[in-house]
Amino acid sequence: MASKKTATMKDVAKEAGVALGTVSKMINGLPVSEEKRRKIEAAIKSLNYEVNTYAQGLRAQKSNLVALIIPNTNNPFFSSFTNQVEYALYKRGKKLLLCCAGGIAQKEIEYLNMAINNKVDGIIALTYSDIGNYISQDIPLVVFDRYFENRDLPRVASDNFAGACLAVEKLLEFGCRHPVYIRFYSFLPGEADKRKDGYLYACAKHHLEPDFIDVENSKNNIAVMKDFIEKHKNKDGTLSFDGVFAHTDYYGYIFQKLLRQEGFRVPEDVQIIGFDGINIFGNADDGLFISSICQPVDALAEKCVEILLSGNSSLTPSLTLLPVQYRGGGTTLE
Amino acid sequence: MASKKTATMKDVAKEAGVALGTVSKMINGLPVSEEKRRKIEAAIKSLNYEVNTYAQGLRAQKSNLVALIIPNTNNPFFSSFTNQVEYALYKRGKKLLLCCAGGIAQKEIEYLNMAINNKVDGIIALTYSDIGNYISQDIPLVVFDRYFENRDLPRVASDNFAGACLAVEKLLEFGCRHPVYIRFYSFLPGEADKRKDGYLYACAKHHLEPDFIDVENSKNNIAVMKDFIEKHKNKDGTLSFDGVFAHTDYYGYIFQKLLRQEGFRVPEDVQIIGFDGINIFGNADDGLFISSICQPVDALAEKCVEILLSGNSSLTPSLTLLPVQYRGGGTTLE
DNA sequence: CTGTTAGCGCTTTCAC
DNA sequence: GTGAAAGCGCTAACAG
Repeated sequence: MASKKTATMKDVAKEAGVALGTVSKMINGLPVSEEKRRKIEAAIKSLNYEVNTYAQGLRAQKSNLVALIIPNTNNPFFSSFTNQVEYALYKRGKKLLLCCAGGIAQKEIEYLNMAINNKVDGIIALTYSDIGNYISQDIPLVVFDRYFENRDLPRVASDNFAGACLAVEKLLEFGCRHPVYIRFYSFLPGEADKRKDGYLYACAKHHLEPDFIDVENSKNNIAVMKDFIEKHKNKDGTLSFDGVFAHTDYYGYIFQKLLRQEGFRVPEDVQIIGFDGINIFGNADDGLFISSICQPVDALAEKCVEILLSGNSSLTPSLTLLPVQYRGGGTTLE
Repeated sequence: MASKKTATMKDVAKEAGVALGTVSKMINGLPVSEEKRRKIEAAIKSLNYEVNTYAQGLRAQKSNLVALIIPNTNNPFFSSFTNQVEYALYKRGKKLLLCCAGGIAQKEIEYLNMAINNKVDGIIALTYSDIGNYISQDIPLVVFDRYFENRDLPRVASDNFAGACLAVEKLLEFGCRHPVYIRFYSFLPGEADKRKDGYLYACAKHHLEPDFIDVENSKNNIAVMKDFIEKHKNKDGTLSFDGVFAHTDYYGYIFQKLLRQEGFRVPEDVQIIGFDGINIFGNADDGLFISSICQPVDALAEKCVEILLSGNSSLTPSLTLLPVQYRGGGTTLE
């Protein structure tokens, strides 16, 4: 049962028979005699004391909060990343201020200012707008999966290029002869753009003719995909491609549905590899929705937090790429 | 560009040529002469001033933070709920402290204490442990989807009973003769338990023999489902049931996969309705993974926040049930 | 209406 | 090592 009134450090000091400052020191890991330490610990326990974040923050001009600015938590990749960030912070005694900016520039900047004014210890940003100009020098910030030209902020991302190559090579390994690539891009340059570069590179390396959908994300995505399928039908009704590397699991899943609607079999007629590694209903035990190049979400989150809180900015790498991994999910023959 | 050093209220007062207290009053919406208001506003703008949350929180013993204690954000229902809570708070100028407790009792209580000690304005809790005993009288708390015997905390949930009835009736409407129910329950009593009650009630009403899986959630769920299918095979290889009301979309989706693996067609041979209304990859435009009784996630979140912040506890309903809705998602014939 | 002032709970000098 | 004391920036109570 939580006590009626929260105990203050003063109460602890009185209970332990020491000075206020001594309690503060012990809590902050400064040297205190063994005897007083025991008394203070006992007092803390008996009073169920916890430091008041506001007083601490006011005094020290900092908090134990870290803001995560992200478009939303509906997208399963974002929500999984959020979950892992929360955990990485929890392990370090920090709390997560979740900011869903919906990809709206004005809201992203609003949250950014809010975070700065709330004296958060740091900000992890996965934004759609170029926030480079809006951050103040002295607040730690890590950018996930994006890059901005006008500012060199530390960035963390998956190795998208290598992942794309891996996708193509897996498709070839599983018997595909004509792997195509599909994506619907947004206007902002991000690390994920390198998935296309990787696809093109792998095609060149294996002497394949690249073929892809690469149009701007819109309400017409489905129509574009249907059209693509239609245009790739041979005279005998088969398809002129037999493998798909989808920019994300999402598009891979949608594309799979369209193919099946058209009577094609996945993976027998067409094999599909997506990117992200989205688990079925977020449940790691049940495998993936589709075969995928999986991003190491836990490692990515951990790395973001680690870099953010490391403090030593001179040792901070400007770009950290983490390795991805192929996992089968029923849309490939292996 | 954020300024180097944050201005304080004192700076604003000096700049505007008024007293500190006057600035405070204006900011807090208390009456101030039009003339000074203008001066203060100008000073605020020119100094790019924003109130310091910590000082404010320290003094007022409250913050603009609301804690959401939830098992995780991996589960798409939780992540969608989180997203909507964030939005509902944003609209009210509050910030979200996200606490993923993983369904671990000790962690839930830890977060609860943390939230209380951080003087959050309120707590929205979707917990697995009985937190009724651990909360102090004076902190607003709303329980989502759960109930605890020892304490009457305000609760918000979907109308699970009506939803279950609706599911059965939709299955009948679409031509099913033998709808079964499947769930894997956890140990804690929650509002969702009423889905089974609703199923049983609907069966009785329509003179159907109830038939279901209702075992504790475990690693053997798949085996249990496979076994259920096996036991319901007729001599001629058809199944003795033709409709499934799944306790959640998740189990409905898994069950569908198993049925298809066994060569049964969904929805032609067996129709499936889940519960929750999970959108494909969280994207509202692309429909559902399976046909479902959809929970009104936005209204649920909005209601939780509204009740939490309403303040007037004497007018707070002890239970608020929100209506659900059927939506087709390809696993039914309509 | 406005100015003055006493703390909120904590960290951090500074003497001892 | 330890204690005393000065604020961090703000709100609220009070006197004008």
